[in-house]
Amino acid sequence: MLPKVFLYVDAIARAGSIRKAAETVHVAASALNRQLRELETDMGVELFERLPRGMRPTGAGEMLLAHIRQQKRDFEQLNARIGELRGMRRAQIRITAHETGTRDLLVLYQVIEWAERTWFAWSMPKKVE
Amino acid sequence: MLPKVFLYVDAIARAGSIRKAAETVHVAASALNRQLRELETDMGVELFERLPRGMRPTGAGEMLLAHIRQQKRDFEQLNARIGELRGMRRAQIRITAHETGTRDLLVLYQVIEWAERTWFAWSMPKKVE
DNA sequence: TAAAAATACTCCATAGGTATTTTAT
DNA sequence: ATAAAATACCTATGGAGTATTTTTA
Repeated sequence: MLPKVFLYVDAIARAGSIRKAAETVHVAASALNRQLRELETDMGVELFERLPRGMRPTGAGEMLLAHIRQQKRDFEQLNARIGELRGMRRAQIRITAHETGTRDLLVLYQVIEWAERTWFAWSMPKKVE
Repeated sequence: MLPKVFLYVDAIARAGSIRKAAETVHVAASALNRQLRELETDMGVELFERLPRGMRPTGAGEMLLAHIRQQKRDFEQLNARIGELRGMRRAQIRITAHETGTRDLLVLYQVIEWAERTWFAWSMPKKVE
């Protein structure tokens, strides 16, 4: 989930040129070039030196690259953590009663009994709102 | 430089509903809704609970929000650092000579003299490559 | 001078807008 | 019953492709 221009910047740095990076990301070199130039304009700084055989990151470029790679790692880690959380997701049921008479309690106990049979775990309901 | 869907997620969490968030980001509510649903599909997890009066982040949603806000701070910091770097940027000139005869040295000295008059600072040239 | 970058122009995909239906308490 | 989310359908903007020119050591 990085902005695509960040993926392009990373690819350009790795490949050493826009043309080679274009092959690795399967996007036309002119598109990579345009995206990069727009980013440089937005940030107000040159991110790569233009050499006759390719591109080399400037100081600012190196900083941005470090940022991009860190972000990528962070997002992967986030997804991993969310994956774990998904495993231990639990069902939630809600029982409301306008008057808490005996009949309501009876229904509640039946529901709990059923829930215990149906699922492995049962935890105390949390009042929502 | 966050993906726009991240801006939307943040806005929805802050506003408490898609409709209100739509006003703050000046984009139609249907667009925010679509972007969010696509993100949820991609990540394979619900990011918000749908309540009759709005949206409340789920556990995964909270995690993502923390990530988004951290990213935003990181990028701002990066820009600040690049801003500093821009202040102390210095010009680079390159002088090449095929034969280092007296004449070449003379030209070199003249260039240095001019450079010292023209700029505030002068530092020893660094051989590039 | 040779390679790669940059540009001009065109086309298409994806983001956004409007109107309507569905959902949830 | 009501407010908000979700969807269907249409429009527009921004990203991508091809061909060509410009740049740089």
